[in-house]
Amino acid sequence: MSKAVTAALRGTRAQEDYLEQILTLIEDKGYARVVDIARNLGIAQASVTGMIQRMDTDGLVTYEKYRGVILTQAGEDIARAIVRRHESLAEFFALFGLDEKSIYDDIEGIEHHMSQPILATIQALTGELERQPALLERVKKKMAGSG
Amino acid sequence: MSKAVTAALRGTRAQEDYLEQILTLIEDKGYARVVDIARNLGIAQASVTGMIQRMDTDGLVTYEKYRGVILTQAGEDIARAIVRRHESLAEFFALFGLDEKSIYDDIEGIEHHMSQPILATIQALTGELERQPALLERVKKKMAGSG
DNA sequence: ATAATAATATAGTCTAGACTAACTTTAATT
DNA sequence: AATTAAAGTTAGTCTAGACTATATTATTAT
Repeated sequence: MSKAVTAALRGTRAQEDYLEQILTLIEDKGYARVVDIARNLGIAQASVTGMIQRMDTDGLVTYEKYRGVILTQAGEDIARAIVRRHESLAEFFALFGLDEKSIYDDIEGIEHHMSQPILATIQALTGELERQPALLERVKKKMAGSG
Repeated sequence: MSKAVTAALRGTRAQEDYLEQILTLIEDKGYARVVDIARNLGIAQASVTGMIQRMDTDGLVTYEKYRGVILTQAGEDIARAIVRRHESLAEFFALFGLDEKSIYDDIEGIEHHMSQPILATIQALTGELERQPALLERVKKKMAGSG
């Protein structure tokens, strides 16, 4: 019996974007600064400060003035779920030779709307298709015609 | 040379939901009333009136007080693009035996974030997988384990 | 240690998009 | 035709989430 890891926790769309970004920064550099979050999300620093304060209130991050942000367990759970969805999608669409540079942008937004059944389908299908190079080639050919 | 039918027109997320709903109502019953839009989207009538007025200003619908709403060409283009995306997704995930009743809800939201490459991939892949019953069966089995 | 710079925070404003309550218009019933 | 019910509108409020301008704190360089 696997534990119920998939808590049904969800932030707002915007909060999920922040959480995803914060987790990425922490894993990459060890900490998440307001200035980096702002740059990566393309919004103003002051907006980030405001949002972080709201997310602290909501129990998604722990925030201390001038001392940076860390994720609460709840926040980290959501962040990991989002990252997992984004990565699953990227891995899936990479099968079809989509431009590596643009895949991430093309997917952007979908990860916030992936139900568990959809995620499970994508993951299972990815595993199968990896063993079907001929099929993948045919799909790529078709796509060339509709691009 | 095919004409550039895929205009890059986009409304906001909320506007796309309204447009999708209005088009569906018009095709189903011949007209779109505020009360039906409100019920189907689960929001208050007054909110619908307000949004429709904004969408008239934005050139997405034509609105006359007390006389209902019709789509402009721009609005219809967006609506059809959204419906097409939603249907393509539904058709795709139906391949894997997901519960017909819940597919539509599971997909909800994704259609607003589907870039052209993603759409083309899904459509091409759907065509191929229809001819791969054995592969589809294997995917279904895998999913049973992760659901 | 102080001055300059970078990072962060606060205050106040704006827009989208929802709400409720109250009013008006249209449609249906008698 | 008058009344009632249903549909639609208006007015005013609220929240999320962005913005700019200004202030404060931390950090770096001298």
